[in-house]
Amino acid sequence: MTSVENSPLTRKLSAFVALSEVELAVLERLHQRRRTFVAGRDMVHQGQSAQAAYILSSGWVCSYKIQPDGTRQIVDFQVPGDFLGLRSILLRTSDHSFEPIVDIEAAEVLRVDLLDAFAQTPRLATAVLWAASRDEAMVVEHLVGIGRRDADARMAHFLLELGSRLALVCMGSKDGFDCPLTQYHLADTLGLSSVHVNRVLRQLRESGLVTFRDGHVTFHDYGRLVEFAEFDPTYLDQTGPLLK
Amino acid sequence: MTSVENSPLTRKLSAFVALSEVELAVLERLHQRRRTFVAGRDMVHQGQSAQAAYILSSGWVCSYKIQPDGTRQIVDFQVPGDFLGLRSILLRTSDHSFEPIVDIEAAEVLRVDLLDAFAQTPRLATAVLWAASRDEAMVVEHLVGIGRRDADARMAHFLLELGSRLALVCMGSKDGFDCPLTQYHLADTLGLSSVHVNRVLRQLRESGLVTFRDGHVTFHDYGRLVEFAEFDPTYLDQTGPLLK
DNA sequence: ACCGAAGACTGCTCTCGATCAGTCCAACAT
DNA sequence: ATGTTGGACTGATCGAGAGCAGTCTTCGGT
Repeated sequence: MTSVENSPLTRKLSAFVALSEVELAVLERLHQRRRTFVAGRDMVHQGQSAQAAYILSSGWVCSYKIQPDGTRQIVDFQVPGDFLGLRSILLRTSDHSFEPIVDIEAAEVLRVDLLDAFAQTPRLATAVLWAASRDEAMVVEHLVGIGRRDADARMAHFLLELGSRLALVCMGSKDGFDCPLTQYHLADTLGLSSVHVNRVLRQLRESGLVTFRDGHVTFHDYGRLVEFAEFDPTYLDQTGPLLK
Repeated sequence: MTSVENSPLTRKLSAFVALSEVELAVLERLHQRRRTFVAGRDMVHQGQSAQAAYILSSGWVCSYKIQPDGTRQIVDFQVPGDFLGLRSILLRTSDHSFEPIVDIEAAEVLRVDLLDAFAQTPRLATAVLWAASRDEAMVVEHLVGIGRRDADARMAHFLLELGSRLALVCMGSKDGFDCPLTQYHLADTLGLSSVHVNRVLRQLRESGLVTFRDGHVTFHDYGRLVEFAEFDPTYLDQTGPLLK
């Protein structure tokens, strides 16, 4: 009945626990303060103190750090259903920036709102902490990828991870998904130059594994791609690589 | 009066909040189940389901992931006062392994113990979540380091971060600290070969910045090293790079 | 007193991916 | 219709760091 039952966040948390009426209601209340942000303009800038977190309901966001020498490292992407800035509400200053990749809609969540919600429904608290743990596991996996995988496997692994995450909120499947990222985003994420990203994508395309083109990612041979990337989705704590 | 008042964890959390008598008592209770583990034998292995977390009271531990091809990426080190496996108690399986680097002492903390403690003292819960957020911020900074810094700056940055963390529990200063790591540990941490680690250490030593030798790290010129590594300790959320 | 193993260290070669210096194409503004 | 801008794409060159194949030293075991 409420719109929240079909919100991406609800869908995601349902992969972890079955939510009761009460919990859905509390979740509903967290979605009250709706905000929109335009593509390209930072929502939170590194160094400023973060007063709130957000629940992303539509669009994509990236979180990144800028180095003194100007290079940037994208740490993670947020897709619908993801929290954003959850960690930084506890630290005195935000250690990174958030930039919407397209125009987005998000619900603002103040620190007190969240703590209140947790006090009311411990199960919801556990579910949110599960999501946070999962996000951290993704950062760790990202670290491993940059440290120990070559450019091709890195790219393949990244696209598979994105696919699995999107499948959890019904925005992707084993066939592929819509993707608003540019090759520059991929470069800043994977620690490569944009030139090399281009070459890597060509290789993967020519091997018949995956195509990244015109805002869409197409998996041509999901099984072989998983094998090539040595993609083990255990860390995503989902039931399988892709749910359907 | 209690030993907990001088435990490394207490010292660390005190950098964030002043703890009351009650909170110290709860903290004391968390330290009940004392365990020891020998160097080199994994405490938790990736893939197994983690039932408990630990508070490290003495010795060093590393958490790492092994790739299918056998290479390993060390994600983080735990030094006295650090939690260990906090995140994985919520995920169904542990996504990484823990190996004591030397013989260690730790207190086992079951999931219920922790949730009980949180229910009793919300301020302690906040403090522990602060520590967890800080750990995550370190992983992020590590990611940035591997993705965007060259080998020399990476090494310098890593040693400075370790120094700051140890200073927080009074085990290091601007002059240096004792360090049981081998060059292989450094290699697996920084995504380098052990051969290259050796060369990088020589360079740093010959430039008069820092010496890593015989289980001890010596900062020769702290200021210049900070500048060289572009080390900005904001993410550690401490009052300064080193407290004294 | 000798052996074996770990860890630190070195020289040489070669590869992966960065950097430079562009082109091409589509969308949009004037 | 013509410039402008952003993103995709290419070839050539160069360098950081990997990989290999060792040596040297220290330390614990017998």
